[in-house]
Amino acid sequence: MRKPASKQQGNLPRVDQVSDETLRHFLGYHVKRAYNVIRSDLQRTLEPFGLRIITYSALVLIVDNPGVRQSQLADALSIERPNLVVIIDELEQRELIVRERVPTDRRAHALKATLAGRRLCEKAVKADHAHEAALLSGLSEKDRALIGKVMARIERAGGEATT
Amino acid sequence: MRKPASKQQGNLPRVDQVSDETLRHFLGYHVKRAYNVIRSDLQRTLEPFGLRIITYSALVLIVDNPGVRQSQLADALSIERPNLVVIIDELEQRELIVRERVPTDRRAHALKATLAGRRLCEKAVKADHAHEAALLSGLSEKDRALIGKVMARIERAGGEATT
DNA sequence: TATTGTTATACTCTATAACTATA
DNA sequence: TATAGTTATAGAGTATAACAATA
Repeated sequence: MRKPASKQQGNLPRVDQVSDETLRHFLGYHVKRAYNVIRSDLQRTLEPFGLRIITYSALVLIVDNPGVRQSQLADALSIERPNLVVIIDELEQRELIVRERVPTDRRAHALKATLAGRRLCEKAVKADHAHEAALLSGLSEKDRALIGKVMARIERAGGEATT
Repeated sequence: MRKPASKQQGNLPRVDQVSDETLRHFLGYHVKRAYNVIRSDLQRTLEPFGLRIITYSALVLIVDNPGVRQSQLADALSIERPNLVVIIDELEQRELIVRERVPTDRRAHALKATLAGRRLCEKAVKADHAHEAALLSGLSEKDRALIGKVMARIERAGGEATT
């Protein structure tokens, strides 16, 4: 599939294939590319459920933590509180979750999944699992275990400004 | 550092610590978090050089591929051609690269790094390398070598829409 | 007619300041 | 005064359409 080699011309040789030689030596390069693949695959996987990655993640956390407040959820998702509002709006309008007033602190909203929300969540989690299994199908058990270990290691080693 | 346990109240138990139990089972969750750490660390690393990750990546590719055209570079960086223009503008204004006319195809620009560009690139690559070494300091040589292989495997296993 | 670089534009994500209602 | 949720807004990053010059 390579193009035919071009003639050299003065000091402006034509580039037929861009080499990423230097960048390929960096882990960040590969992790970014791998994450892009995982992300776009997951987006496709969640599309039939009408979920984006961020709404999916929020829904999972609400299902697992009934009564969680928005500020706690924003922290857990590593997003700013203002940006969570529209995500919660979206889930609430689809009647997957409800905002309940907390009697002991009327400033706060306690988030809870509806039955429909829990059902959709369960299906989406299963689809997510299947999609990941497909991505990892070529890897040995040992290699799969290694990924988790390395990712956790990088996370701990990193600085604070994570976002 | 845990908050004191709260009293249960009806069907609205207060959540003291948000559990990411379900999400933690997914590779995507960890890869995303690891990539966020790598990215923000790299941003800090490149800041003293006045480079962003995207301008850094572009500069490295131009240094490694003298004479590369903008459309090729956009492909290699997985960005759209219009978005590359401002990046090239930035590097050119700082006199790290030049746009040269290609005599055989007067539509195209051949990109070449200046001496200053090559020197800055070399320093930035060294800093990048040091920053990664720090992130991976807790890992064995064997594990480090494996990780590139595993990431590449995920990349190949994924669908097409990568961006 | 097709392609290179460019402009304009729009849409998503993310980040910050400031408001309201409560505490 | 401080905090939870909200609004408005601004900045990145990313995507598409359309144009001029050239092939």
